[in-house]
Amino acid sequence: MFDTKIIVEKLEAAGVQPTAQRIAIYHYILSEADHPTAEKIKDWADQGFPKLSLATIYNTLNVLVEANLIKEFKLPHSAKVIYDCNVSYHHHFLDEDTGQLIDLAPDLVKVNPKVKKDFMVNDVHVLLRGKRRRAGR
Amino acid sequence: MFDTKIIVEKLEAAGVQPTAQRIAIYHYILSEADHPTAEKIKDWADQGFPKLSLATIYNTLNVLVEANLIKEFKLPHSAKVIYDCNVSYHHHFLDEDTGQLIDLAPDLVKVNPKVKKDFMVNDVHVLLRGKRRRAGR
DNA sequence: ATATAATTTAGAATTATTCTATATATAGAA
DNA sequence: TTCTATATATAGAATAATTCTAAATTATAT
Repeated sequence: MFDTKIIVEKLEAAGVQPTAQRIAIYHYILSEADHPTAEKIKDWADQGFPKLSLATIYNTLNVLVEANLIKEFKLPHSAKVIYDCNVSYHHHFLDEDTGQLIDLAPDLVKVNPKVKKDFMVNDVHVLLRGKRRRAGR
Repeated sequence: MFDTKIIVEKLEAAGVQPTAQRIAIYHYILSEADHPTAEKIKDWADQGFPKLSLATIYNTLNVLVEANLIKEFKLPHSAKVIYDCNVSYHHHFLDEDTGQLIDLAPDLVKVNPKVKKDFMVNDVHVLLRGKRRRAGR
């Protein structure tokens, strides 16, 4: 889906030196991974990208966050930081059956304008939890 | 505001044995503390309730959460768990200037019913971040 | 009173992440 | 190129928040 050239361009456009490790990690986050943790990235690296150290994974994730190429956040159910390649404004649904995190469009949630009189709101994040409706349930 | 008798009744009604440590901690959370962390409770204990161990603080907090007397959650900006004596459904505003967390009434946020067709939503939590409007700013 | 169960405690263990110091790779100048 | 400066990668130590363990204390029910 993304070839290396595109990844390199995105990194460079964001002012990040495109090293082999960064290209591999960012490519993984953009194409394969779904809201990964550092641990999940380490597991993947241990398969296809040997000798990529855990320290480098953390360094790279922090570099990508600084460069606004990914976002990081924590959820109430876990101690781990979660990374998201979707850097635009959106919300999340946590599937309690699978632990999967699903992006929700920003307009699915409305913040009452009353709040805005008392507070200058810079960011809104909504976390829904529940179960997914599926056929045959 | 809350005398010991009330605290004991609340603990017992929730099926929690009202030990001296639990009474002290729950009383602190209900009356003085504002969205405290375990660390903040430890600091308070070191003043007025000596020889209350950190392990007991964590044990007690977990017992109170299990008993639905308090709620716990994590926020994106900190690794620490935050405890809330307000167990009814509500949202939060994080004051980026002071780090203070302010409760928001549940009706300040509306979840679009479209979401509910695809998902069975059990819980909604909204975190706003920003600055408080104040006179003279 | 005594036995049983629950709670408290200090300190060790755990988990996720960051830090430190060294090694390696890269970029730009000569 | 080759040299030099700077950036990046790495292993392992350090840190921070929390949980676990095993022993000591306290409470409850016989």
